Amino acid sequence: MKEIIDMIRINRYLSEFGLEEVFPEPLRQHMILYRFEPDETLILQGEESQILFLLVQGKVKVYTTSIEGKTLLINFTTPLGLIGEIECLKGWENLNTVTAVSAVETIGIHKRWLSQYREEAPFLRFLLDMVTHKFYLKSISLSFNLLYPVEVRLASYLLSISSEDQNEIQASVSVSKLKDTANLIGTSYRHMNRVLQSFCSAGFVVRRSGTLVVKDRQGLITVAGRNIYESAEGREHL
Amino acid sequence: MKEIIDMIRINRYLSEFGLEEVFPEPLRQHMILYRFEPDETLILQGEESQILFLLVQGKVKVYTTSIEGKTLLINFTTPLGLIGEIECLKGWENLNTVTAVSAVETIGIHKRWLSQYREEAPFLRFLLDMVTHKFYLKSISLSFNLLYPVEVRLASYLLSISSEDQNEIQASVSVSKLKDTANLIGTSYRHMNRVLQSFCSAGFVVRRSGTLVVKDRQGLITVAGRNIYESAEGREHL
DNA sequence: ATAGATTGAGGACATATGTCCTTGCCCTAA
DNA sequence: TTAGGGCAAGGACATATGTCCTCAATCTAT
Repeated sequence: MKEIIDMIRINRYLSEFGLEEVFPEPLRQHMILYRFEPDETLILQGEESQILFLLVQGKVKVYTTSIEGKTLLINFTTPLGLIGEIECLKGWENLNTVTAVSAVETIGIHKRWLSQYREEAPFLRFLLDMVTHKFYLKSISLSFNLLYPVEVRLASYLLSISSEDQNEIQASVSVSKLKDTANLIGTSYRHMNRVLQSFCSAGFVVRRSGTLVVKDRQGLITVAGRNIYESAEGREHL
Repeated sequence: MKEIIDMIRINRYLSEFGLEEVFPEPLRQHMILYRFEPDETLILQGEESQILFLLVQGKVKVYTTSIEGKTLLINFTTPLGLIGEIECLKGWENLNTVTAVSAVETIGIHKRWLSQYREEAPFLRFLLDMVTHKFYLKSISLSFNLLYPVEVRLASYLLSISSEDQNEIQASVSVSKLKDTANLIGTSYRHMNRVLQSFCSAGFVVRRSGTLVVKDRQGLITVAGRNIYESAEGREHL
């Protein structure tokens, strides 16, 4: 990564993409042009980005890696693209790694200069907040569904809906809601039943008269690995 | 769906969720409280929504249905949640259907009242635009990956990267990029090869010296059904 | 040119998941 | 009480997909 101090180039890029009106003068003062060579990393999964990148030249590859080392290619982004904005706006850790495929140039804006917008246009700000939040959750959902088998997704889901009820009253799910569960984790009811059966044999859950009761959270955690649904939000109880 | 004209209730909801500051007075004038009974539809897949809903009471179910009739439950949303904002802001057709699970109350804002924000805070507006766009594409990607087998996804992908080259120069993909392709559609290279082999036998594509050439777009269309990647954007050529 | 190294295609097998159907249970209506 | 009707659970089988391995082609260094 190389920083390039060249306001002229930045302004040229901005006009190339018709963004002159988008960035007010005070914000432009803080823009920095970055150059990345092929294979260089712009954003690293698991870290917290400080800089929001506007891709103006070249092509980057966005992918995520599971704990087990499996990778999932999310997409290729080309100009005009925004990179790392979701995590940056939220201050949450990066879900994906982004590396340059070709030589790449981006305009970077440090997140500290974004915060001033917290006050301005509260309604737009609210929309942006909600949408980035949903985006983050959907990203997790996408990778999770594609990278893990039903067994893991189901264990993880059961954990997420039983977490609130502590040791005392173990969480239970009624049958009609089990059908929704199957649908939510993207599998057939039949197959979910099969997996549920194995959970029963293992003593993780008990099935009785149309209800499912979680008995052994620890056991489920073993199956789910550390891939718990990050947040119950957007994944509400059925 | 029942419209309730009750500014007091609306204001009470807004204060319940700490949104007094978020909605300026002129916008509040246009807010309408809606009530939905269980199983009523708030948003219908394929249509174009005119109203953005703020879920303030009850629970809704968000799901998508494929052309073949398979459904995929996206999530359950509870207050405070935003519904239909992505499509509404973009003016694009709804990707999902939203129905009430319990009795539901929402605050609705017609999209025409949002347009005035086009001028205000251009930078925030730009961010919101980019993020909603990415969200829309990711939603498609999620449903598509979960609802269709590799055969369909691959056919669809090959179509999306060969569409520009018309009859003349048929699109071709080099091998290194084929590996990325497998990764992008979320399968193993081995399995993609298997499917590719069947495409070869069918005469849809030809493989020679490490490249793949699309020969019969129409044939691929048959396999892909009408499930073409909506837009090449965000799904750039490998 | 030749040996070793690298890489892509594909075979063989295991596993994950879907579809269809059967069985038995519970509920309701006469 | 009894005959259906509906529905949940699970068996049997088919299909989709993943993993591991082998073989051959290509490349590279000497």
